[in-house]
Amino acid sequence: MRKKVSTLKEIAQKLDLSTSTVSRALNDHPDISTTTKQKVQKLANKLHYTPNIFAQGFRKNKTNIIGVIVPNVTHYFSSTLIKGILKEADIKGYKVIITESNNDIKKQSEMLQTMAQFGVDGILMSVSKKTKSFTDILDIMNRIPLVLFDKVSYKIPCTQIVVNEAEASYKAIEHLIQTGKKRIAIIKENKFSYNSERRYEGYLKALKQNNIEIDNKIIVSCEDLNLEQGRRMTKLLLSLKHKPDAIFTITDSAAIGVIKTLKRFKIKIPREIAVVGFSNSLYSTIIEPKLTTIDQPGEKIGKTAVTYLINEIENPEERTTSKTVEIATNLIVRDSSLKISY
Amino acid sequence: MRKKVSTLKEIAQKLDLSTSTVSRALNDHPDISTTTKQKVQKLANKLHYTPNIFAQGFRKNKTNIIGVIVPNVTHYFSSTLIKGILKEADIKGYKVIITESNNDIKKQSEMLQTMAQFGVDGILMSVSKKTKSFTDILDIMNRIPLVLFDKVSYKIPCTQIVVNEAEASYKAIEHLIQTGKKRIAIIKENKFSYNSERRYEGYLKALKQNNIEIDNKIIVSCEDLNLEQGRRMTKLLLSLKHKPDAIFTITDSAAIGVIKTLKRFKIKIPREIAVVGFSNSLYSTIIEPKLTTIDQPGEKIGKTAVTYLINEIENPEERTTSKTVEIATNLIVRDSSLKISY
DNA sequence: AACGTTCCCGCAATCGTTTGCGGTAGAAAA
DNA sequence: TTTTCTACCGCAAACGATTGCGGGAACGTT
Repeated sequence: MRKKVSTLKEIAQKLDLSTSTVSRALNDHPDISTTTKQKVQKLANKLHYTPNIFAQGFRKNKTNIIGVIVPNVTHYFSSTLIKGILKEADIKGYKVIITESNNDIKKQSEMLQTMAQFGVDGILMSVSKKTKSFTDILDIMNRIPLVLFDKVSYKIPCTQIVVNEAEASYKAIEHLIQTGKKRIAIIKENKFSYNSERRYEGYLKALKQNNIEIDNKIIVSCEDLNLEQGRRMTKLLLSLKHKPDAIFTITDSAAIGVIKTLKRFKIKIPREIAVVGFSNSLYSTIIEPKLTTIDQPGEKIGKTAVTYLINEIENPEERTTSKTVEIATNLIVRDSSLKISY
Repeated sequence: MRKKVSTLKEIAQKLDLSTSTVSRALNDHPDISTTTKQKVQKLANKLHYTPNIFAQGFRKNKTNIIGVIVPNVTHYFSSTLIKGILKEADIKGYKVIITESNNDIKKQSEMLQTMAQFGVDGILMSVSKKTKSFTDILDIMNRIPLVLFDKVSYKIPCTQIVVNEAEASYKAIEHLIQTGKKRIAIIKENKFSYNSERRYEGYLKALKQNNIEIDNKIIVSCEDLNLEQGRRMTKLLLSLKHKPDAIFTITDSAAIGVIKTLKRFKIKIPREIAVVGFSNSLYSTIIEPKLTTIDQPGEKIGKTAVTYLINEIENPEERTTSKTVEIATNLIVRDSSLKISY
């Protein structure tokens, strides 16, 4: 069994001190003399003493656990976020409990509940894009520090860590325009997806600033974009009389579908139609031609989110001011779009 | 703050009962009358009572947390394992704490320590292939139930959940032979990698059973196989006078490197050289030609591991018998290998 | 010598829950 | 009526660490 661990009492007895003294000695309390501290430290090391985390948490009402809720751990981007979270949390001495919401709002609010009930010190969440009611989230927020990342919502007044989506897609479209493309299609999700909408914003802005007409025929949307949907949307775009000369998808996996379909129809990439994705996923260098896409620094986002969350946990006065932190992205030009020629 | 939660004492006071009675009522203890139980239940629901997990854990020395240690969460296969773990743990009422070892044995043993000190009820681990000393693992094992999965070691006497690696690669090689290939190369890792060795076993067995000569020139190894190494190894194999007509890699990502290199050298896949990978990673359908590979059901492995672990946690007598559970794999034939012609 | 300080340290309560043991009321048996 | 037996329930200790408070010893100050 687990009863091999030593307790404060044991140390106290062996040293003929009280448990309080031992506790204070270990916590470097000023009331304790240096000699006593040293003696206690020494014996504690020898006995491999480690404080019982439950007694501690129980007493201090602190668990040093942060809860993380993501839609799906198998998405590459999610996993890079998690990597960053784990790394930073480890450094700061926190443990991480991870759960999946699977984009199911019922599950999501359930997870929120159990996390709270479990007593995590703070919650890091990527909100499901289907979330329509925020009451439960707001409720939790009153009790536990919450930081949103990646998929956020302006309806929740807490600190949010995001990439500058609009700017990122603005850069992507700018790039396409600079390479001479004039009829740029976008494949996006419907308006309930926060990220999709912001990326769409950037698209619109870039076109407007370059005096390019916005044509709704080459703006296609669907729910839950994926490779298959990418394929379908591409066929739709190819059936147009006036075809696009570039396709921007708000997702890498959709972009893969686009490329595969274009290749099947023997359309030259990027000369006839250029393709740009979003995410810099693992696929992007596997597919041929290699995909031009936007790199979202997942690890950095995760790390930043943890930093802000722990800050709010440890400094409750910080909790009132909710900020939005934007992480910069990079456009990575590969073979699916033209190079700029001077 | 968090002080909104109600306690046993509160309920007891409002109902003019003792906390013990309330506790027993909530735990469905036979000593308590049905009417009392109902009253308690009702009020508990009304007050949104949830037991303080720390007081509980403190008292019962049980946390309902299982610790998971994997080398790298961003590997697709790892993330599917995690998905399975999360799902099953959630069903069984356990929380999951995840950490990465990054294939660093120091980190790994550190993680093991903090998990133990943290008081997890059990540990699920995929051991780093560099692990040479097992003393710390064995030490932990005496205190906490441990189940190994994916990357295991026969030097640790605990239950292990693996795919039948040897059989899987045997199937792969058999398939290649049946499609007429006679000179089959293998790209593997060095002998410190448990998985690699077992896959190599299957390779050897298949060749022997089909009376095919084993040629060490087309058996190439390296440490930490990846896409780049796949490329390098392929060039090495192509430089041979007597080239292989099929390449089996023990990793999908290496297989991608192989395919990319073969394409660069204008070698027809699968006619001149067929390629088979291992893992059924996400890449396998992105690359062209699509990769023939072995599907490892990650979610199922994760789920199974959790099941066995919780069984050992809740039934200490089970802990003595250590079993090896093998999960079946499937060969998925795609375009990088020939179809069998009858 | 009497008093005030400072430095260390111990006592005991506390956190919320569980559980062994003992106790009481009421019913049933004598 | 007395005794025995259930069926229910409460008392209090326990888990391990933390902390307010109080106190003794040693020293310095008048």
